[in-house]
Amino acid sequence: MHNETLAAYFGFFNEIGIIEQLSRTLLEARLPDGLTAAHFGVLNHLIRVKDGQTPLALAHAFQVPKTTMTHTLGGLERRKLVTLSPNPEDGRSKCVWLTEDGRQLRDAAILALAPDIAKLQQQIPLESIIDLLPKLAEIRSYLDANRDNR
Amino acid sequence: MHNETLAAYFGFFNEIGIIEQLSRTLLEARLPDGLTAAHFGVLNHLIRVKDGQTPLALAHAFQVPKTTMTHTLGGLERRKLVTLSPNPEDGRSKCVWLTEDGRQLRDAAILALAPDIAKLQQQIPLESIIDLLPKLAEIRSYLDANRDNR
DNA sequence: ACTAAATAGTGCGACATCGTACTAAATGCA
DNA sequence: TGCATTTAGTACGATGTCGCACTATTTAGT
Repeated sequence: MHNETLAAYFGFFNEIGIIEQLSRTLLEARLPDGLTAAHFGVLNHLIRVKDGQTPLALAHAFQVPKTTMTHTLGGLERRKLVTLSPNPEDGRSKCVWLTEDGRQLRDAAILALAPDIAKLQQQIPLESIIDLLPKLAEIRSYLDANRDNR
Repeated sequence: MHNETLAAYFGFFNEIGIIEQLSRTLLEARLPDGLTAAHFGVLNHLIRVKDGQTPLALAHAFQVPKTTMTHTLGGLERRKLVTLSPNPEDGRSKCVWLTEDGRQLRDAAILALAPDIAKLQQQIPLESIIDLLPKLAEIRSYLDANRDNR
């Protein structure tokens, strides 16, 4: 294992970290209240995939510990952006449903971000993103498959 | 601005977020104590670039608020992994120096991670990483240049 | 030189993240 | 069926993140 090889992989994850940092900060600047990227992510996921999912399924989707998801859902519920109902198929479990407010807030956030994305697109064209996406997905998939369980 | 375009960019940042999450968790599992990725990142940076930098320079390097860097450096100093000295060129400022313990801890962490990287390399070859790096750097650079100041 | 503005760092408070330990429900197996 | 094990979710505590406000120092404009 050469030092330069190690350095390349470290450099890669370093770039990932900084991009995550910068994009999260930008997103949160466009969200109302004390809404965080985590809150937005859940709302967005419930719309893109489907709502009615369990908290644990959401924790897996975002690769966060379930205790973190409990906390995030608590914030969404307090703000009446989602509601939790008992899971009819499992008495230990729950289902997460979007409210009308939740859908509207997500749509508004996307609208608020559109100008930023449009500006970004002038510098980083869609094709570059399309090109990167499957490669990142592959890395994500590998890390996901090899993670210590949570 | 088409919906699919928006979705591609959102998907990109989503993958970034999950990779960041997974890689950070893996890194922290290889670190002793309550050392975090932030701590390791600073140690690594001080070695790769040079030590004696100011806290603000470090905050810029990692794109975190300076108040966050103060906190991270506090943890490193408590553990005697860095020392802070007054900046001879600016009475408001300080210089961050690695200790011998700090260097050793960083080297040990990299050693502990090498097997993980080697395994990753079997699935994601070095060439893929080399290919991705400049593209990510470009996106990072754009976001950096267009961020609201901190 | 003098004063206003900018800058480096920190204290503090609000909130997020996440590991541990717990409860209740479901599952498996003898 | 009965009991041990596994699983979904939560309470709690330790620590991390970060915005705001503050102090000390430097820089800039006159």
